[in-house]
Amino acid sequence: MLNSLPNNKSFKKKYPTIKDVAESAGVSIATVSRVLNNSPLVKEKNKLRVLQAIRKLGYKPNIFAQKLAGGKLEAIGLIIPGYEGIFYSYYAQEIMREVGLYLEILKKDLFLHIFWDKDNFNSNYVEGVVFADIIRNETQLRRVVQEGVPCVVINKKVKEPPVSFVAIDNEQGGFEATKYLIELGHKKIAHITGDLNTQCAQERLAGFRKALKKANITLPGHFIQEGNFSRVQARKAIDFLFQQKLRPTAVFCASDDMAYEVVLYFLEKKIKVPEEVSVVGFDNNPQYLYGPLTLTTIEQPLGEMVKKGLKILEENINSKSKLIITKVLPTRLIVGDSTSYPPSSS
Amino acid sequence: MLNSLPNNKSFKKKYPTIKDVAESAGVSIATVSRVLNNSPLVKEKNKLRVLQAIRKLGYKPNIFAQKLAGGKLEAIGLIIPGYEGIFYSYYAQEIMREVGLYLEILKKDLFLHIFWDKDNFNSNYVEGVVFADIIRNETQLRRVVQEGVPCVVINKKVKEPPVSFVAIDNEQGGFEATKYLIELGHKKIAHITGDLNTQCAQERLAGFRKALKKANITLPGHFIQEGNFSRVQARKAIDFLFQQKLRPTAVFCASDDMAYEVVLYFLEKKIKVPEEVSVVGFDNNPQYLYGPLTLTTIEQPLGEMVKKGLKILEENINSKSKLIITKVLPTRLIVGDSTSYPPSSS
DNA sequence: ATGAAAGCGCTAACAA
DNA sequence: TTGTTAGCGCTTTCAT
Repeated sequence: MLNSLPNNKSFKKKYPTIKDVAESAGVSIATVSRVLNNSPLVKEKNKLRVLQAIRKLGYKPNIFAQKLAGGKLEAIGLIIPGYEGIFYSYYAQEIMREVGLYLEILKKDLFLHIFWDKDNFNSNYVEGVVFADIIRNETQLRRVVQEGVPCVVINKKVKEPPVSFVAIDNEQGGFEATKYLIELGHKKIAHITGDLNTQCAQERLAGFRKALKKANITLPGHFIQEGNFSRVQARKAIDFLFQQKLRPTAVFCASDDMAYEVVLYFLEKKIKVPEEVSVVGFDNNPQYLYGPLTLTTIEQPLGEMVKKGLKILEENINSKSKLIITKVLPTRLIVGDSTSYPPSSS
Repeated sequence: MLNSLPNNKSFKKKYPTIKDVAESAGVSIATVSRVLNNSPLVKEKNKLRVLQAIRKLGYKPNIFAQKLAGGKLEAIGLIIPGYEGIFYSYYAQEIMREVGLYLEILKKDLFLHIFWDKDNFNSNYVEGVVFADIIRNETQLRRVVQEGVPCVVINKKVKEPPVSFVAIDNEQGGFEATKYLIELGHKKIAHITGDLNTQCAQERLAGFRKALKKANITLPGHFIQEGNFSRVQARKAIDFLFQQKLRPTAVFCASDDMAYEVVLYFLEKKIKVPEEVSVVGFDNNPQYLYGPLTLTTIEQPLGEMVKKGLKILEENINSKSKLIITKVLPTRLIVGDSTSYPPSSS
């Protein structure tokens, strides 16, 4: 990334332009430009003179003029929902961090658009756009796609408009988690869902149901509690659940945050985990990998998702192809201390 | 003849330009430019036609042309450390969100630069820069200041180079927290610090010491444990602390995250909070405002800090003044359920 | 190997 | 009020 000096009005001092360099070196601006762009056509002697003039004048190319004249952009846009439940989640933080990290390697700049409701993202700044999930901004996605800006969606399987995406097999994750509990012998399994506006929460719920159905287990309706990924909601849900007559012996939560809150609840109520009740989360959030009790959870490869997504975007940008690539990454069960057989009395 | 096809341009995505808008609206490009820049000189009727044409064509101004022609940018840069302990913290998340929210109001775009170690932020894209703290990137700050780009530092009192900042009186916060514990009657007070590379952690520690000194309390060295704002470290610290013979009756932690972890630790060890030991945090993190036990903590006005910082930046940009403004915001003690008198046996 | 010159899309005099 | 036009600094033909 070349650095140049700002062309602000506030900036009084006059900075040398390519013309000054040309004059000083006794060549034309075209030759200077060639030197700047590493053209092999410049005679070694002239090249040296130009380089000397550049150093002498402290010349820095004006990046805006470069871009205007056809140079490439070096920035990627990341559009992420600003809604509290999502923005503060481990998922969102990890996505931002990974994108930032990877772009650092690619030597590109990151243009972050935190999305509330207005569709005012200016795609002129960027060569390509990464959408972190699509929630209440289908219009925005459609517009960017329609503008012909290369883009890729992360964490959502999008059918319309046609667009590349990299997502995670959340249904499989939900299925595996539930299946594991069933195999341990649990028959009374509750589920605290994520925000059902999100596709991943819906899919995790679907996986939960599928596993139960396959095992021919029917559950009372209140065993499915709607959460929103947040701990507050998880606490409400688990509290309600354990005030009913019929209590589950296992709880599958759609996020580790919620699972952890549930574990805390049990700790407070002196309900033993996993002896009396098993808990499974989702995320493999590193925050819960230590301490006296590690969560049984579902690992979802967020970093890989970001890297794959950016790779697709890169190819799209470089080849100028409009090829649509979609990937669904598998999840993996991680067994921790929060699950075991159901109490024998059950 | 295929060989002579213009290479790049023919494949380049073609955006509508100001010229297309002008034609479509039946006015000159100057009039379109005036509309774009909110000039009051345009007749209402023409303004509407232009706006309509813009919408119809999906026109977005080319920022590079704008900038080259001496126009205004509508974006600011946010530079934030990518180091895990800091990036994932409530502090960093809140800063990002608040900046995003406020810029949405100002109708500006956000360039996010997640900082690891290399100094490659390109200030050309932005009108101004917000630094979220300065940790291992003094060089970067110095460069941006020297380039004459308006900037403001958040959450750190910077002496060199001369630059505007808005920070928080962390020493006062640490002092208040400790003083409160002392007033409750505690004499054996431990402190788990934040990452001592950060100024705020240093200041909170200084405040802690000051309060003790003022009350003529001397403590064993191991009562100050170095943490790094993370829960992992907090657990290690509190575990070590409570394996010693001499135990504190109160613990002041440099963040709510750490304080919460400490509370959990006590919960697990069946040590009653606040009956047997009091805990004070720092942040007033909304995550810990519910549940069976609310934390006593120090509120730091992060949102206000961001707003004030951006306001200073705005003024700097608009007035083109180089005035340096510094602000230190006060903290406030929030009393929750995690503190009370020390046990009488003490 | 080099230079002249035509844009790139926009802003802001200056004219009308 | 509006339009015309001269740059902004650079890249890239095209001619030499």
